[in-house]
Amino acid sequence: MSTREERRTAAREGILAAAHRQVAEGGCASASVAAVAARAGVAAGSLYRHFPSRAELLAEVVGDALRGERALLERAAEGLPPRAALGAWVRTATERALRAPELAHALVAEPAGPEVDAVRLREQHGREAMLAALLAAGARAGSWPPGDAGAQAAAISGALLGALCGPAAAERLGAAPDHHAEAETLVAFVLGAIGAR
Amino acid sequence: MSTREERRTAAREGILAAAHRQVAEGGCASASVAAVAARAGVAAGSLYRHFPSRAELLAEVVGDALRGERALLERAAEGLPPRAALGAWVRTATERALRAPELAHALVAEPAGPEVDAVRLREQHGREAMLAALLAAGARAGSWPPGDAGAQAAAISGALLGALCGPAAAERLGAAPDHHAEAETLVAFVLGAIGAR
DNA sequence: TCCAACCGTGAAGCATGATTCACTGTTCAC
DNA sequence: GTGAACAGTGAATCATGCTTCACGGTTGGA
Repeated sequence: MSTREERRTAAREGILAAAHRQVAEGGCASASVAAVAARAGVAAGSLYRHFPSRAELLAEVVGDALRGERALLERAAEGLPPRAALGAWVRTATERALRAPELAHALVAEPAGPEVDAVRLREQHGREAMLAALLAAGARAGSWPPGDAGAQAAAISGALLGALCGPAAAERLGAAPDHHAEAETLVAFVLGAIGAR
Repeated sequence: MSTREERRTAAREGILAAAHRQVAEGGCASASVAAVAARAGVAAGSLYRHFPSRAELLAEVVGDALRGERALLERAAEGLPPRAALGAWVRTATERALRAPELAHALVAEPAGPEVDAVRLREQHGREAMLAALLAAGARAGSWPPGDAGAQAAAISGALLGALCGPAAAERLGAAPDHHAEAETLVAFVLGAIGAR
């Protein structure tokens, strides 16, 4: 038998999971209170026992997912020499985004209110800082010429966002279902852009 | 005295101009029928004498603006040798976007319904084709190594979109109000990415 | 001058979707 | 065993914003 606290937590997690699935399939816009509640198998009103508003629920979903992605990227680059680390970083990010394009778009680009925006901004800073550290380390090691790591990180981050999560990403994916080739193209693009030859 | 036809056209243009201003300042989302009508100095219902729906009005506003931007880019690169042409293209796109970030975001990224999406897709193809032609010409002239011009154009276009129109663009603009430096950074980034040294 | 078409109006209608709330059944500390 | 707190319900309420429409003033050809 579970305690009241455990059941409460389980219900909350169930709603979070349902909201995550809904966002992954149809974007933030599709994650109406009614849709999420139906998916979680509860009534609309019940959401408000666990979250103060739809906006807070969405922000928690997006934040959890972005933190997960960041951890994945950290693990992918961990322990590798600079060039390989940067390659792994770009490759992982690309393949993750191509594998779940709707989710990628929902997580970083789709407008979803100020609460979600705040979470995104924080995570984006985290991602860019990770990338800037990677770039600085490579420059110190002589893997590529030194440069403004912060600006480069912003440009690379922007490039990946644009290429993977922009409005045309879904279309490009349909036309070129070869995720691996797309990833290698972007790796080469990024290495070229920072002068690694 | 103006004819009935002239007055009708003038009213239509007035509404289009008002909608454009509203989108430029507050994005597509802010361009409600009521807001646009108020700006144009007419009643809400009057919009429907000139446009079948809000979606069609928005699509026309976005289409006109994107066509204008494309013409500007064409003129900026016209007649220059490949490297300078590519530089001018990127520089112009960057400075235009930084000068009006809200408008840039609204024109290419902000969700605004299927009618607007269709217009965007058409224009985006036009932009990428222009860029691909530029890249192919430069490769033929030996300004940089040959490559898949289409894929490179998509990556560059994506990079600019991400760097300039993404969710963080407004913030970056605030932090670094030096449009010129930002533009040169992106020009160098792009030239490096295609291997022009 | 006259009238039929036209244009503009803005309040009402309608659709969508978030949020609230009175009510019910369940649980747990005593 | 009992009752107070709790969790769930779903219909009603509220907010927003697009679209329609019946009305009245204006225009321009006959």
